[in-house]
Amino acid sequence: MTRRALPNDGLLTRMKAVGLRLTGQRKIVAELLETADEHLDAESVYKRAKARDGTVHRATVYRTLNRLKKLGLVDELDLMHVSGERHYYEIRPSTLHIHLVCTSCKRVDEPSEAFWDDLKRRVESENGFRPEVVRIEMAGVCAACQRTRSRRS
Amino acid sequence: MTRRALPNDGLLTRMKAVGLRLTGQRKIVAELLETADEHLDAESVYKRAKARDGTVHRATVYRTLNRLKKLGLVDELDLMHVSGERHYYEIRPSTLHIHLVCTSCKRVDEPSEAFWDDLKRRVESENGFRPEVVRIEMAGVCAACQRTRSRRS
DNA sequence: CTAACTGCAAACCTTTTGCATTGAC
DNA sequence: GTCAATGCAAAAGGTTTGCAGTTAG
Repeated sequence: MTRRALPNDGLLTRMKAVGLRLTGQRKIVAELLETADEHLDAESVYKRAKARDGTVHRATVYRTLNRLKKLGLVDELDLMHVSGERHYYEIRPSTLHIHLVCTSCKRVDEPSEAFWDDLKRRVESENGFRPEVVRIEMAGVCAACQRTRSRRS
Repeated sequence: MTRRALPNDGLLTRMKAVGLRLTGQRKIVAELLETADEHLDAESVYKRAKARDGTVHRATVYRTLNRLKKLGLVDELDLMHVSGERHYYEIRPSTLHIHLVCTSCKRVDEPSEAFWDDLKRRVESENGFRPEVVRIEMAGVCAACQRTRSRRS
């Protein structure tokens, strides 16, 4: 469930840019999403936010996440339900999400986006489809777990 | 929301193969999934099943779908929540799901799997990741809607 | 015959909503 | 000052579960 940190250019700034009021609660949620060391579901965001400011209400967190999602600043992922039915929220770094979810250690890796160009060209020419948001999720076995397994056998 | 029909080699047979009891209710659910003209969420499966046999209970449908999901015979998709928060169930044709979801007409297209080979080779060599189940979802504008839009403007 | 499965109803968990109050701009 | 956002509590979904009765193998 751990994830690599992603470079990010100010969610708060973008929130302000689209006209959202920067309340204390929203600042907390935004910072949590920006600095998260793993993918967070709504409940986790709520718990962490509440730990910082006891008055933050669950409904506010849900409303904020929905707001951000509708504005396209954040995306909702399910990571193929590899570890439960929860939905996770992630700042939209671009319009592309690529996740490699290890079914063994539950680690989530986000590989380079290099191969995306090929794929895009292909979908556009072969299917006439113009992709806007793309999600690629693969469940499988990561390099580390493959080594562990072969060592064991 | 419409989808192309996919060739399929007997969900019931595979259910039997893994040792599931073929009850009347499960036969109905299996046939619904096999012949569905669109992606079905749990509630839709339930409603359709109930229409065929009034005694089918919602809990049974949920249990069956979960069972099939855990056995890997069926996959759960959210189609990027383009048309709601529902989760859809689809027979696993292989281990690969590619969906192009049109944000305009909500149509879901399933393109050829040709480009998957490149992607797979890449993830394996560059990330050392061995993919087992793959889901590629793209939200965007389909060819037809692009034409409609340009005609309008 | 027996373990697996079902129907039923209640519980559970997550998310949303109406309303009065608060606070950002 | 005004309108958006919040807290609260209640409702609304959607899904799961314990139990007693039924049925496929």
